[in-house]
Amino acid sequence: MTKKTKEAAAPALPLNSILDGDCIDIMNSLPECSVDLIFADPPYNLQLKGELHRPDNSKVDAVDNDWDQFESFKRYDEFTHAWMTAARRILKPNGAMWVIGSYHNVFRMGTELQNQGFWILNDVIWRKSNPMPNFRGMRLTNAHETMIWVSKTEKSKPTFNYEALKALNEGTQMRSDWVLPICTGHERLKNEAGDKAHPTQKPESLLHRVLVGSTNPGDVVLDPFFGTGTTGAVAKMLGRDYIGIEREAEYRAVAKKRLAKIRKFDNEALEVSQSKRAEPRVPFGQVVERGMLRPGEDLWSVNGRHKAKVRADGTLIAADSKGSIHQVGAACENAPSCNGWTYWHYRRDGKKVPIDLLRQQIRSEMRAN
Amino acid sequence: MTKKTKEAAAPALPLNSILDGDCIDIMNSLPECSVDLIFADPPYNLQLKGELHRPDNSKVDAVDNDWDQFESFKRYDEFTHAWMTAARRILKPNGAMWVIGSYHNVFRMGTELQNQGFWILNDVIWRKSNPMPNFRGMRLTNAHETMIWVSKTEKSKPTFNYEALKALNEGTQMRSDWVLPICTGHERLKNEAGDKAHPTQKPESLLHRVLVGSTNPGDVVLDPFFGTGTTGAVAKMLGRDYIGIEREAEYRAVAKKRLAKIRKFDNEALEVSQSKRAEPRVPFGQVVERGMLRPGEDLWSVNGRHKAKVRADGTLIAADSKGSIHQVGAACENAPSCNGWTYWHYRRDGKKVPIDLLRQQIRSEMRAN
DNA sequence: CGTTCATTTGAATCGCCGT
DNA sequence: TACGGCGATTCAAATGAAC
Repeated sequence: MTKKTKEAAAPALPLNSILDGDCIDIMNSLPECSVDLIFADPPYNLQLKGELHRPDNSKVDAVDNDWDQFESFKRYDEFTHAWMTAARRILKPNGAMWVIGSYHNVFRMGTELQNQGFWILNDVIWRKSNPMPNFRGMRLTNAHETMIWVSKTEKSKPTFNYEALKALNEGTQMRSDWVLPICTGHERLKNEAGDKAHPTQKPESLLHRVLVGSTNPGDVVLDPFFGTGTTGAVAKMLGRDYIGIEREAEYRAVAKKRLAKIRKFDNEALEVSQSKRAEPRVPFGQVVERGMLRPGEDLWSVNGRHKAKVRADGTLIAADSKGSIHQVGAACENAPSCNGWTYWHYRRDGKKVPIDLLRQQIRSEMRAN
Repeated sequence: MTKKTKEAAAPALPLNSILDGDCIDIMNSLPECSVDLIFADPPYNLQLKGELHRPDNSKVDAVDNDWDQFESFKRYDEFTHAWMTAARRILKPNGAMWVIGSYHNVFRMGTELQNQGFWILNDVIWRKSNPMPNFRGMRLTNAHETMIWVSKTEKSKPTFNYEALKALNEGTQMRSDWVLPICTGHERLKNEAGDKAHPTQKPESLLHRVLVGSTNPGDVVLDPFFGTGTTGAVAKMLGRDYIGIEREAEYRAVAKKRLAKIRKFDNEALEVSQSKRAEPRVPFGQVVERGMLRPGEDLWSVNGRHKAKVRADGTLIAADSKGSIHQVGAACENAPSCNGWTYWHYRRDGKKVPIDLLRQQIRSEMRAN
């Protein structure tokens, strides 16, 4: 199905399919450490109150319902604990998870995430541009939902496409509050009666931002509460593999039909802006070795206040310091650190040119090979 | 001090004063069911490691106070349980409480509130208009804090001044996300050395909205983590009675001095929360996220001479350049700058349409609220 | 006195790699 | 695993000096 080779002899994942059943059982049947990202939109209205029994079958005091509350929360916490435990097992060591909820359940989810050792990366507010108003005027308009983005452990190195999200935000750093419209119009799936197919269908724009920001093409994205398959739809468009789990046949049918129509964007469109951190490292010594700068040549600081001389081994010597381009730059500025590549300049034709230009030349030569 | 007659023979409350000591002990010494509103801004339990420097090498003045240090989540939960229990006892049956926090602590607070039988009315997002950025580009900008607004019980009938908040919001229903600036400038209190008197002083505009919305004149407002007394200052301006509890002598001194200067019904203070409405900036990435243009789709320049392809992160790729709609437009025209919104066009029904039309659609959706 | 520009600052879980 | 070197990384708002 995919051309990717799986590590070791792990059982093959059921990629790009919708699995029928309880998500806890299904996740427990999948190989551990095999999934890159989980997006989870669990139910919060479990309607557990009808099933409640006190151990001694005594009647619940109608005046003080605290006990009732507690029992209901306890059931919900058990459910949350169970599915998060199953989810955590199948996540790769550097895997990450997003959960979404409202004030009814999100605090309990956040607490359980922390208790299990997930590491919170950000909480993100989906600020709805067109929320349902509060008709009775009894409360504030509930105009947002909360997402919690976690990595499997504190030590994990989850995918974060910083530059791509920055580009999505027209050049400024993406914030933790996202203004996006709710799912309406053509995007909102209808059943045969013409009613909405699912009560809480999420907009594709929300998943687009999540997946562009925290996955790469070819990653495996699992959604344990698949519903009508928004996660799968956006994953497919973006060239990620998806696994959906959904126990309601009606939702599975809608999702299957939806996904069959989705086409992947072409590869060029899927490339996103890369961080400089992904570029190969170039030692400054190479600049000297290649004769782009000559030993003995002077470099000037970006502000023009400091001067240093290039030595044959690729180190610099200034009035009060010697060492790497970074060390001497930091010493000149009396700063804790310094990027020597952008700090130091050389002169050509009377102009000051950053030495970073030379590094870019070397890198483009490296790419040509 | 006040003309209100207290019910029954309850001991008099220490109104409009700052109490010295641990808030749990002090609250336990106050009469039960005597306070209308509690605003609580407890330590967030930030878990900061080393120092952090900005790209310009200046050092970030972080919250490193002893009062924010906890050994473990367990210890923090014990602390939270204790102060919330004490707070609940002194609340009137129809009383309410606001707590504020970040992702470090807010989930644990929300869980404890629910466990104790508090009833969540709304969670409210304070969207900071000028947050501190993420300097290392490792995460999303942490641009918000979360407040949880609860009543003492599910049966409580807490004060909610719907019309007043609607008026504050230019005539439309107040939403659960509040855009307000952080506390800076003259409002930010300084100590004698000229440094900030408290690391986490809240803006008066935030408390103004809280107190206008959920208290009436003459109500008793208690703040167990008083700090430099923003809650007391706004309560006094608005004609509410305050009780502050603060165990740090330095903060008490600053608050006392501050409160002495406050006058009730200061019109200038009432204007604080009025926000000016500017044309919102719309990143081109939102057009892509919302599916108004699809990754891979072609755009044409206004003169028809250049073509570019849309990528998933909202950047364009043309024959010789890639980047934002503005950058690629400028490159195509070999111009220093270019307004991509009017330069680039897409095709619909054989006609060329400027992408600015899509931006106008998004803006009109945003205005609709 | 108004405009412009440089400087400062804010609740922050803020790196990766090789030795 | 602790340490040190490389080298990547910031936005909005307010202040205050300069013009």
